[in-house]
Amino acid sequence: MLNYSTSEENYIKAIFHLQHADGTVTTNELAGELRTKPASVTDMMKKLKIKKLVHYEAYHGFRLSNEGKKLALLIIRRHRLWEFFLAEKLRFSWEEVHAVAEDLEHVSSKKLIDKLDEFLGFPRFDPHGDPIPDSHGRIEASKQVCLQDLPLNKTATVGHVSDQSPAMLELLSHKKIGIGTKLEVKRKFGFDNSLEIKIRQQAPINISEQLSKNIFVKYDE
Amino acid sequence: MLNYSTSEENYIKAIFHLQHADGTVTTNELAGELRTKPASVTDMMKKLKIKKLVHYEAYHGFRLSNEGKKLALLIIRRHRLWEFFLAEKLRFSWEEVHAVAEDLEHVSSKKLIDKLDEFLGFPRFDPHGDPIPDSHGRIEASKQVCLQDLPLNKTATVGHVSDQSPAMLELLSHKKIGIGTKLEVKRKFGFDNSLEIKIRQQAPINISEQLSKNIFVKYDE
DNA sequence: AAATATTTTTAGACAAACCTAAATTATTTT
DNA sequence: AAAATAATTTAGGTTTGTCTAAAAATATTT
Ligand SMILES: [Mn+2]
Ligand SMILES: [Mn+2]
Ligand SMILES: [Mn+2]
Ligand SMILES: [Mn+2]
Repeated sequence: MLNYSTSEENYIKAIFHLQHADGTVTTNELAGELRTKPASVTDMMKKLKIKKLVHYEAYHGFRLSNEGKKLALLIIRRHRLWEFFLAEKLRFSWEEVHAVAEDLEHVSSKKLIDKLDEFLGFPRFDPHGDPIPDSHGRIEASKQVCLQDLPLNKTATVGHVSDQSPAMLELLSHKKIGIGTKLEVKRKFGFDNSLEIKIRQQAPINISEQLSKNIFVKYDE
Repeated sequence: MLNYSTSEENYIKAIFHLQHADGTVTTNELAGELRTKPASVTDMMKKLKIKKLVHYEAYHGFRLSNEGKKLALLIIRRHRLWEFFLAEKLRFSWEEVHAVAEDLEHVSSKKLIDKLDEFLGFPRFDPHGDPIPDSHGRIEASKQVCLQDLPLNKTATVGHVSDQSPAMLELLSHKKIGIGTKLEVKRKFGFDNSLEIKIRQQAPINISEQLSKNIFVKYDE
């Protein structure tokens, strides 16, 4: 695996995370994620296409190539191992680890990361509960959780719906919820166990207990 | 302390190390050390002067300001703490630690470094025997080692002679060895524990066991 | 004290990564 | 199917850090 710049790595990682929701990622989505401007994203996509890390056709979004996916998993491996190190060994708190790992993840020595992994005892989840890819880039499916059990204000992605009847699917499509939809539970009403959820920038909507029990989500990064 | 780029930090650190030899550092020296070109050094010195990290007058060399010295010691602190971590915790070998620390030293979180220091038990020397500055930038004189114990081909500077009798000093001056002499041990003969040493560009000379046991040197960076 | 050699700086260029503003393409509304 | 809107790309510019080649300053010889 060749060496990539910090910027290239941040783009690749961001595409990987966004891809989990949609299939292909758009210029504006990525610009938003990276707090950069759409024009900068276009510039970078041209470069990453030449380097064969993404598939990209002008005006039609992009997705990672196999090579790109491998790189993304490597960067995520580094990031999460450092997060584990910071929390476990240096006693950083839960919320502090991310910012520092954002820098450490770009130190690219393969040996460093593999030895760190060993030193830490081959941990399988980072301090946020996200799975850590192994040295071959293999990653466990992150635990799916029923929407009823998702903590408030934690963004998650719909990964599975257990009831797939037409009635259920009709309701889901009416509420614009599907596999890959990113959402957040804002409130939980004890009276009927209904949830107020927020999808992207849209206004909050309500979900009944029956519906929420059939929706399974996985935590986002 | 503000944040500086990786490049700026590498320049500052290199000036600090070169300064130990001469008082002021020249454009060509620094370009050689950093494997860059003299024109690039001039460009950077103008910038570092504006940022008040160096004193610099065109055509007359440069040296670190107090602010620059503080920054250099901070970078060296990071570098050596990471070297210690790599050797001690990740079981990297002696020679491998430097290259990786060269990258890790630029991750600038103050908390990261202070917590790392604590985790490592506040080590005072890195794996090469060089002293580690404390969190206030204070640094001990570097560890002195008997010439007999100096590894082969490691440049070092004579720092102390334990026997100071006239006979000893006569022999030393004949061999042109004094405090500050830079040398390297090229061979060690098991038969009589005599050493073949090299001083600068001169032809190698021989030193008896008795003499070498009274010469103490400190490693060069 | 000139002449010569060496060192250093300047001038001008380039790649990476970003930006703003304008042009283009795609999507949605009417 | 136009028109209006939104998304995306292009054009052109900036900053950082590098380079080569030429000019200027300093140091060394003669
Ligand atoms: Mn990052
Ligand atoms: Mn995490
Ligand atoms: Mn470095
Ligand atoms: Mn060292």
